[in-house]
Amino acid sequence: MSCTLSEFRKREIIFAAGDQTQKLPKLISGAAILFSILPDGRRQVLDLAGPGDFLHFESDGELDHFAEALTVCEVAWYESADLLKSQDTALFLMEQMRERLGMERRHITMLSRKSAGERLADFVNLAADCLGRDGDRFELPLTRQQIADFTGLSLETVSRTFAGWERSNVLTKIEGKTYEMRPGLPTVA
Amino acid sequence: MSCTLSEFRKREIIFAAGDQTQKLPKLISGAAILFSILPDGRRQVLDLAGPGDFLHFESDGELDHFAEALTVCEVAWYESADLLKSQDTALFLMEQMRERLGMERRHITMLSRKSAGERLADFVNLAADCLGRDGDRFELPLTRQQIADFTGLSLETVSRTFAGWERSNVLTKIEGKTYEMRPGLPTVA
DNA sequence: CGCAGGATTGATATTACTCAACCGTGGTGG
DNA sequence: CCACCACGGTTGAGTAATATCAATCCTGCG
Repeated sequence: MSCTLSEFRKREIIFAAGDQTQKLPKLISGAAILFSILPDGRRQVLDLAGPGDFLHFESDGELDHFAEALTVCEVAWYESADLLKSQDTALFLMEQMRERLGMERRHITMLSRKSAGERLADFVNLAADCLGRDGDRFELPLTRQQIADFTGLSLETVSRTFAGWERSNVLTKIEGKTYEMRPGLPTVA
Repeated sequence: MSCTLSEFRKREIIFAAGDQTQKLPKLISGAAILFSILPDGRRQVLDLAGPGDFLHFESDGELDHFAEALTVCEVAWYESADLLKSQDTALFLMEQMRERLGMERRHITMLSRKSAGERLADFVNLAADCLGRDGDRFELPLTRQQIADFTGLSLETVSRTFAGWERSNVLTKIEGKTYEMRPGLPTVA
C-alpha cells in the first residue's frame, strides 16, 4: 500500500479546518489533539489521538476540524481509494472509525453529568493512554486551557482540581509536564 | 443488495447493548434514540437517528449501546460483508460513519460549554431535523428525562426552560407533543 | 535581566442541581 | 361511568458547584 510520510514538530498544525484533502492521515508516532474553532472564537478540543489513530476520515472534501501535534509526530498519508479496494483494509478502516465513534461517545458521557473531578480523572487516564505511561508516570503536554477545552471546564477549575490532588498526594508533579499518579483519583465509570 | 426489513412500535427496543450482531441496521422511516446505561444505572442518550441513518456499525461482535424506537419505525438489516464488497457501497458506508462522527462532535460541542438554553435550542433543532418538521411545527416524542439525558441537564431545568420559552412566546405547545417555534430561540452555533 | 505566556490563587457571582410538593392525564378496574 | 392510581410534568426554595473577574506568581527564553 503506497503512502507518504511526514513529520511534525510539537505545536505544529497538521491540518486545518477548511483544507481540501484527498488522503487519510494516520498517526504513526507521537500524539495529537483534534479541535474545532467555534464562531465565538473558542476552541473545542474534540479528541486526543495516539499512534495508530487516523486523524480524520474525509476522503475527498473539506475538513471540518484541526489537528495539532502535541509532541513530535510522524504521520502517514494514505489514499482512501487504496484502502477501500480490498475488503480487508476496508474492514480495518471501518473498525478504526467505529473506535473513534466509541471515543466520542465516551467523551459525551464524560461531559454530560460528571463533576469536575471525575471529568479530569477521565481525561488524565485517557491522556496517559494516548501519550504513553511509564509505570505511574505520564506526561501532559497540554496547556491548562487545552485541558479545559477538552473537559468543558474553565482553566481555573482545572488548575484548582490538580492543585487539590497534589495537596492530597494522589498526583505529584515530578518536573515540567511529567506527573505521577497514585490510587485515589475519582473512579472512572 | 439483500436485506431484511422489520418494524417496531413506539418505545420498542430495537437492539440492546450486549446483543451479538452480524447485520447493520438502517432506519428507513421513523425515529430512534441511541443510548447507553452507565454503571450507576443512569441513561446517557448518545444520539438521535432519523430516516437513512444507520443505528450502529458493529459488523460482527457485541453491541455497546441500545436503540429505542421513538415513533413507529421500519428498519432494514444489511449484511456488512455485502456493503464492503463494492467500493461504491463501502464509500457510502464510510460517508455514513463520518456523518455520525460529525453528529457526535456537535454533541460534544453542545455539552461542553453551552448554557441550558443554548443546549436545548440545539436539541430542538436537531430533533426537528431528525423527526421532521411541518413548517415551524415539530414533534418531540421524548420524555423530559430523555431530553435531559441528551442535553446533560436535569429534567427540572428542561421543564423550566421550555416553560420560559412558552411564556415569552418563542415556543408554543400546540397539543400533546407538538410544538411550534418562532424566531428568538438562542442562536445555534 | 527582563519579558511573555502560562499557571495559580482568591473573592464573588451565577447557574443549574437537589429536594420536595403539587398538578394533569391517561388508563384501569370496581 | 366514575374514581383512583401511576407516571410524567411543573413549580418553588435553598444549596452547591463552577464560572468569572482580578491580582499575582512562575518559568522558559531571548
